[in-house]
Amino acid sequence: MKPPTDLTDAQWQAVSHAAGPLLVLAGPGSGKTRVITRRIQALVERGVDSRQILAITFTNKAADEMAARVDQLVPDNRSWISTFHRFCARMIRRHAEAVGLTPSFSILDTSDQHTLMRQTLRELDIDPVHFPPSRIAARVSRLKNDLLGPEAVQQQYERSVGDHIQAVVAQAYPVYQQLLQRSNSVDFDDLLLHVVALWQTCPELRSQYDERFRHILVDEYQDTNRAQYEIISGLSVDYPDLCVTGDPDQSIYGWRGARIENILRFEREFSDVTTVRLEQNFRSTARILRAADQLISHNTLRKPKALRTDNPDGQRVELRVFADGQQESDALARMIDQRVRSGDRKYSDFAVFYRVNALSRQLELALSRHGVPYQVAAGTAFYDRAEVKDLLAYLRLVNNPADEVAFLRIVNTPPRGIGKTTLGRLIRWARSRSMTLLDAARQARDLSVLRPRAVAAVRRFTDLIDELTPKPSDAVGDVLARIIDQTDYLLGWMDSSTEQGQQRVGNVNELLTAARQFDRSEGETASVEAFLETCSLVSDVDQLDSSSGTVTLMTLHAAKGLEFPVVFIVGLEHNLIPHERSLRENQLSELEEERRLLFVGMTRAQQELCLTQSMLRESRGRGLHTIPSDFLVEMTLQRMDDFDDDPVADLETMSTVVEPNSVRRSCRPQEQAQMRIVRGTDLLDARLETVSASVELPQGFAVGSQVRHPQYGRGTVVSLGGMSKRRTVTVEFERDARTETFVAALCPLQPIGRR
DNA sequence: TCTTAAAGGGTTTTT
DNA sequence: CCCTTTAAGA
Repeated sequence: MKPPTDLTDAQWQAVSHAAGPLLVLAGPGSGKTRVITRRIQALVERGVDSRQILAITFTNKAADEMAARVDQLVPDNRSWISTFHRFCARMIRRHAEAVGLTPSFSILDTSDQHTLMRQTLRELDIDPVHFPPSRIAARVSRLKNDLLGPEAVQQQYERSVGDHIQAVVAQAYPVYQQLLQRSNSVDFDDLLLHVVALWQTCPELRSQYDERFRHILVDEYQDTNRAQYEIISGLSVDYPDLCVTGDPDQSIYGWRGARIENILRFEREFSDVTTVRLEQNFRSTARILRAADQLISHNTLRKPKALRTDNPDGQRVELRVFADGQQESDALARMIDQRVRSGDRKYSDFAVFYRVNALSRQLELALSRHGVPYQVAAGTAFYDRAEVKDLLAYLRLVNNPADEVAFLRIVNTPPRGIGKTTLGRLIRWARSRSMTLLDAARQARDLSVLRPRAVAAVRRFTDLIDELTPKPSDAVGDVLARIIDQTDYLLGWMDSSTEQGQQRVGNVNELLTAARQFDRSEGETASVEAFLETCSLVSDVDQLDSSSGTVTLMTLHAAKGLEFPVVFIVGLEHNLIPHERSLRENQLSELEEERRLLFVGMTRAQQELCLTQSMLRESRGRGLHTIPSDFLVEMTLQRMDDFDDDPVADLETMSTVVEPNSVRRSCRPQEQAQMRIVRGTDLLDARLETVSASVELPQGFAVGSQVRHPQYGRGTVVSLGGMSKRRTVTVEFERDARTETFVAALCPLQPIGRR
């Protein structure tokens, strides 16, 4: 058969591949999603029952979009298109007893996890100040991603000499799991782990689903972790018609346990693998693609890959340098505003990416100032709001009476006179009889230690919960409305005219709307359980509305899989991109993940790409002089210095093309010399020097010389970089053996050991 | 027990 | 700088 005209040969090869493991190595913008959807169509046209097809994506948004496309291509489509986590949630719901849960189990989000870990530490009498629950929880999560259970961790700990944190982790992990199990709850990691366990403990179940899902397609395979690998390979033993697509150069989740090896080893793990490479890019201009390609070529731990396109050259990729973050955001907002006003672009053409969420605030302010509408894929999402969490906790508790996190959250919210003491007694009593907190509360009368007033308060609470417990036929929206009503949840805010109060009322109503909408869209299958599942598994990106007609702001991570006509990436500075944490351990792999992250961001751009750097970056209230990102000299960029409120700098501003340097990084000074051709830099240095009240600087730093820093103490200069006034010094400090890099002329380093 | 105030501490990325 | 957590007072 010949490929249809709208598919390339390579795409067609992947689409029409008959059976057996298929690896699609797809560069950015190479039509990967199209291949997956068309492959599903091709399978069905070949006579496959669509119910035998399972497609797994990374985000709900991707899943929904894919499902919509497949629905158009395949009449009466019954294929299962879902995210890993949602798929697993459904799986566990069905086989809950096999993993020690009931079907109404709760799914804890990150903050619930922290709460439960805090509870765990409390029970173990571990000081949460020295051992922050969030940090312990993160470590536990990491272990789970690597499929290490509590027993394995304890054994491992006994064998090796660990640090204090490790000791606490080893101790807390099993207890945390017990608390989860007792609460009939799972965290995000458990969703995956329980399914892995299911495959192991119930082989007949595994083979049953292996047969049921004959054809499996996995998107973004480079970001799967070990648990996800186990789940997928467990479904591909007897029927290994497994198609994975991904791009090792876009692997950006190593920090949370993703195993890039999964995709690199695919050809070895399965026999008779067909590999298809999609290397033609249909998304970006040639210049954007070339810059991205130049950048990623600097990764050493990589299979080389050709990226090509027939697209026109387009405009140069720009680097704009600003004096500070304020001017940076202001200039972006102004540029966007002007382009839209001139009819050149519409708001939704623009996206702004940043490395850390903290950078969004300033951008948001600037955009509002210029009247530019925007949406943020934000960390402080709707579902993190206190009032939303409260109400969802009520839903959770009436749905799953064992849910301790939910119980503890709302037992005294709104305040009803159940304080710390009462609660402590109640908990101890419940523990001694191994009953749920709610059951214990119901029997509070029998608690002789409780004061009569406390008994009455507890009684009021349990009566309330009993009253709120829904019948299966109840609509979710009605259940929620009843909760809001019966708890007098809005009482304190309804008439308050404070902005905060109004906002809360607004959020509550929004949640109610979401529930009613859920009832409508799900029809018969709508249940409190399903609604809660939907709520806990939404991600930040899922909430973006591509038809909103606004500028979109998000982190580089969230940008994966998306595309925009015009992309800005802000903050190309040392310690930001690459992030300081990737530089700490001096691990090449982490640095390279940062490079991939920038690569992902750049390749989202269709027509225009602009990177920005700010000479001054304020964080935690303090402004710090920045060092340009090392990545900047790895690509061809059009540099424009942009200091708009400074007439002198404006006069001097000129653009110069900065050529990348193919020479290895040992030749830093040379690279920096080329950067220096750029005009205005020295001028800027002069400016910054007057701004900063820095001391006259001893210029005699040499590798090996001893220095003192007011904050970090004594240290040794380990390397030098940069030129002239932007010379940088890297110092390894005695304390913690930490390493920091400073701009020599602007840092408070003092040489010691010489008079 | 609840409200309010102060201090301290922490910041990557997310299903 | 912002948020959370904890401490003191009503």
